[in-house]
Amino acid sequence: MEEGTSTSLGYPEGTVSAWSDAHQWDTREDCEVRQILDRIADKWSLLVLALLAERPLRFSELRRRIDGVSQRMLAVTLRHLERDGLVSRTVFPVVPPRVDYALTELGESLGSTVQALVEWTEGHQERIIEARNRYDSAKVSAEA
Amino acid sequence: MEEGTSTSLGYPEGTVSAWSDAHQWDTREDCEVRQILDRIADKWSLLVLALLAERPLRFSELRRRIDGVSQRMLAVTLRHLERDGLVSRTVFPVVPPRVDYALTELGESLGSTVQALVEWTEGHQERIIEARNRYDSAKVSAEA
DNA sequence: CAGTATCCTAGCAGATACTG
DNA sequence: CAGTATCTGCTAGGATACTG
Repeated sequence: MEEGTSTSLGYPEGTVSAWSDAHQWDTREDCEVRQILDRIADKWSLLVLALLAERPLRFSELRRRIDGVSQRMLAVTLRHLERDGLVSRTVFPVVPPRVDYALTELGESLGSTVQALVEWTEGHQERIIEARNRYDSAKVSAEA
Repeated sequence: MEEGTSTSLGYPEGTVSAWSDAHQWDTREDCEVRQILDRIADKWSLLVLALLAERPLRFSELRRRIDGVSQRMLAVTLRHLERDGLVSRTVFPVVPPRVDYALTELGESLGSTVQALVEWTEGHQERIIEARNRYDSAKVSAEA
């Protein structure tokens, strides 16, 4: 996609070692990481993953739980997660139709991390809001 | 921002219990969560946080490490993280100017989770790519 | 070096309507 | 119920230029 801006070619090979030391995300391999990260951390994916980490849910349940998500975006998000092998889609041949979504094994291995992230956010929202207020009032008085 | 779409007023209060049972994100309080989540999980924040979790870095170092980020977006991202109280900004009155960014205490409490997320992505990218290929070729043969 | 200011556009995402 | 299709606006974010 965006290739390196400046020194995209000719890396000092060997910089790709896992998470060991100083990290660089400008190697080709890590471009994948950025792209995947963008996908699982997009507007709705985290929420969907966190919910499915609890238990399987059907489309309408997910929609009800994640208020504000449009039918389209939930469908799109689920299709992405399914494509990435994180979520499985099970269609029950009944009428009215019923479709269950659940985490795959791969998805489960992500589930706890995502839940941790969501839990962190829940547990620290107060402090973040405080920080914002501090920052904003500092800005205002600085500009005045 | 987007307020509840349908039933934004008149919640059955008491639905806000932490992470206990079945979760709902359509309560007012949890709207905050969504908003905060969107911010820390946006295109560049996760990467910045993960890098700063290792050690403090200056602007140009961050920019070099996160290839593909524009000067503008790195600045914007850092301003957001600073506003949220996750990152501290230290200006050294030297010439040429030098500015260090580091995680605050609050940021540190998030750091390990974010690193876990990034590590997970690094460790599972192969499997995701495989899953995508499977999905795509299944789609193609289904349409053919 | 470490930013801000401005301009501009690709594509994300909402609304709406239709289908198996 | 569980979607897909289409249209469209809005804004995130890239490119560029300028400053302390």
